[in-house]
Amino acid sequence: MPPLTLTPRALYEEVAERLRERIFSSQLAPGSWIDETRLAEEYGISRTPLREALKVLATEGLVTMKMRRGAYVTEVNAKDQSDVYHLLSLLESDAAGVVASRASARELQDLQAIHTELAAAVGDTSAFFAVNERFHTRLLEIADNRWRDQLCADLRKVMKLNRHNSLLKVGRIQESLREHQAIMDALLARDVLLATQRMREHFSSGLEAAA
Amino acid sequence: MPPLTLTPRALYEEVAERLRERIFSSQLAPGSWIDETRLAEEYGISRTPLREALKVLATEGLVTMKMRRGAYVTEVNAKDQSDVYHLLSLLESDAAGVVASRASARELQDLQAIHTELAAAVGDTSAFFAVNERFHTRLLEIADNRWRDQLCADLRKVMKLNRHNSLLKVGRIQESLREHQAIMDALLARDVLLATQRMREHFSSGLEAAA
DNA sequence: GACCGTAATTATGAATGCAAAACCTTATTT
DNA sequence: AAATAAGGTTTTGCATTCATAATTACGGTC
Repeated sequence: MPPLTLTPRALYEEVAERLRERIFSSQLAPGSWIDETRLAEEYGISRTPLREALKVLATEGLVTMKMRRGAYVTEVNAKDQSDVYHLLSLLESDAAGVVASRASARELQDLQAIHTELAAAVGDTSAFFAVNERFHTRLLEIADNRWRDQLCADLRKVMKLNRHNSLLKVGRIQESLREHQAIMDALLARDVLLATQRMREHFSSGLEAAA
Repeated sequence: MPPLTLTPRALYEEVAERLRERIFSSQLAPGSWIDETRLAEEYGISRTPLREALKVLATEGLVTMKMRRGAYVTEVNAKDQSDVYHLLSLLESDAAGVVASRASARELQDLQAIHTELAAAVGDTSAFFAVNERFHTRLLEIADNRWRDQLCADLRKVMKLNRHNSLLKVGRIQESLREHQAIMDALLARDVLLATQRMREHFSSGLEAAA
């Protein structure tokens, strides 16, 4: 049996992730000061990895470091949300085009299988959400651009963690499934422009639903 | 004499900047291991701020952290290079479209002014490079999506990892200027699709030149 | 009671310390 | 000689400590 190297990730990354969640759920309010000592104590760690995490978030733009005054939560307003959504739409639509043009038959089958699962999960909201996410993730994988994968993952964190701006609304499941079907059709037809277009529409109707 | 403790920026930022320079100049070669202890000693600082700087560079993609094995200068192969370039093209082309549709007359004037500067700098290669970069930066600013700005800035840094794949080739200055002119025309005409299209062509011809 | 200067407190930024993982050297076995 | 196991060394990741800047509390003056 392999050693089962349970090294999920570096502590500072774990902490960064937790802080992101707090920021996007407004548990750490925009503009508010981040109390290093308090948080480190709460997480049961020292300030060192926490401060490393804060520097990461500062580079991502989620927090702002003020010299000798600590870290403040950057304001992520409605415009930020829609800006991020726009980028996600742009990147994933492009990925759909790439998949339409370059995916192997095997990979398209794979996507189709996930899509079938999705259709079967219409009744179970949380399952639908999960399979939906798998579909998008797999599509990105097939588009085979690790840099885009990283960008999309980061952008999705921004979107996903805000309760009120979920990428997929409960009331839109039927509609969302239809859109996925349309995307699958375009992919299977290997129609690059249509696949791109439909993915873009899929996103823009998601945004309307969120508004 | 006063202590003159001019603290322009945090130490970790200063260090990050110095490391970036070393990486871009290949003094720290792609794939090579970064010796924390040695560098900290060389800079006369402790490992703490150095490690913070490394986390920043890792977030930017210049450095890759390997769990329990330290930091390595990110290695970008030909595929990475073209993948990153593709994303940059996608994002900046979209930005051009946004500018065409939403920029104020004042902002377009501003871009036009930079473009005029660019035309005047045709003789001076390094000046041309600098103004060219200003043009792209200003365009992004006007497109007004700080998340995209951040992504593009990071992607550009990754491009710079490979010295021989500069975004702008010396031999392409004349051609590049013509392309910029075409972009400006589309922007001034407020033709969204044309501006997007031409920016994309501008990038793709840059890629061909690099091949 | 308001204002200002100073001491006490607190928080940040950075250095140092330390346990454990990874690495390297060397010796032993086959 | 190649493979491998053991022991020592180096390096990482994190905790702790320390100096100094910033903030607050306080007290005196008017």
